[in-house]
Amino acid sequence: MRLSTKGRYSVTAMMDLAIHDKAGPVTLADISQCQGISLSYLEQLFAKLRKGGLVKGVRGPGGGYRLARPASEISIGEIISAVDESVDVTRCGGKADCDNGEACLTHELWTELSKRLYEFLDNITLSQFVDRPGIPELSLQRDKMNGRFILARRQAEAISQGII
Amino acid sequence: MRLSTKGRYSVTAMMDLAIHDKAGPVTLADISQCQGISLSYLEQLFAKLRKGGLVKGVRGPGGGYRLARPASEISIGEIISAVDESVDVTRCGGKADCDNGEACLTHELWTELSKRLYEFLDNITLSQFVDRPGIPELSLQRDKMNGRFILARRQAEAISQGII
DNA sequence: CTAATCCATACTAATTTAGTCAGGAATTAT
DNA sequence: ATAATTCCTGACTAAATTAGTATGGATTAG
Repeated sequence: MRLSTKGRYSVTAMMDLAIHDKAGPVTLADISQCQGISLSYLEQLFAKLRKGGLVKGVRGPGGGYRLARPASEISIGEIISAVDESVDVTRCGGKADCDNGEACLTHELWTELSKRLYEFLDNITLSQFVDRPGIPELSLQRDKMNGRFILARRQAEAISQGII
Repeated sequence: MRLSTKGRYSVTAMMDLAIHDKAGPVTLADISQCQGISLSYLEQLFAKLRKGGLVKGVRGPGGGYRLARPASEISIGEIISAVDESVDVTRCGGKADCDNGEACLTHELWTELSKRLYEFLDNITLSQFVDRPGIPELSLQRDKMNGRFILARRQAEAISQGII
């Protein structure tokens, strides 16, 4: 178990996708601007999320990223595993005889803690955060022009540019 | 919430202390050898653990480190907080207006997840890992020479050097 | 006194994180 | 068909963190 900024960026980005899922794909440019991360770095993270089967890309204008599955079927643990690839915990390489027979006792204990942590995170889904009162109203607004739902942030942009 | 190798080293080292607590102080040299971490790096980690009030050092020959409190009163969450000092999660510095009013919605959601994680880790104590069948027998052995408990690893060393 | 051990600080090397750049591929809108 | 938008890929660079080295001092048991 490991949890770095990489995991945090990914989880928050996935929350973003989940919140706006009904409104269509979210562009990385939007996430980049909203969260203050560079576009290219996000692309690297999303490459991993895509390989992990958590998101799917939609190319072309109006494209972006969407969740590959319903938010209720994506756990936080999965997201973190996808980007924060785990490393060898035991320095002895699993030989289990690293200290005169006392072995990697503490390594084993850590592995157990790690397992518990993953169990915990695997039981928390994206939908638990997103399907709360207040969230959808905040982030979705109906576009008066064409009757479709659009991203609130896009609408704000459009307004500031005098389009709407 | 952040969880790096620093946290893992510290937690496993603390488990080590907890296991051998009845046998007296554990030297960093022992932990260094057992876990394959450099002594100086351990010293840096233990400086933070000491400042965090989790361990106390015993100087001089026969010295080492002991838990500052009973293992049942030290949580994993505390240990990780002590060494993995948390960073600013929100890039906007808490201004909460980072994206045209949509705000740091996802940042807030992350903070909530982080809180849940800490709650989880704060409810896991060192003693839950150490006070299990098999552990004490493994790690403590009575010294035949002087009737005191000593570290198993020290005894093994002594045997290999022909002292016992 | 002497050896063991903690304690502190400064410095360096390795690794990871984050960002930049440059271009290509797919798709929609005109 | 062309242009614009967006995903997608890979190589490279800069900054931060992790891990280790080195040196010396403080404390205390024997």
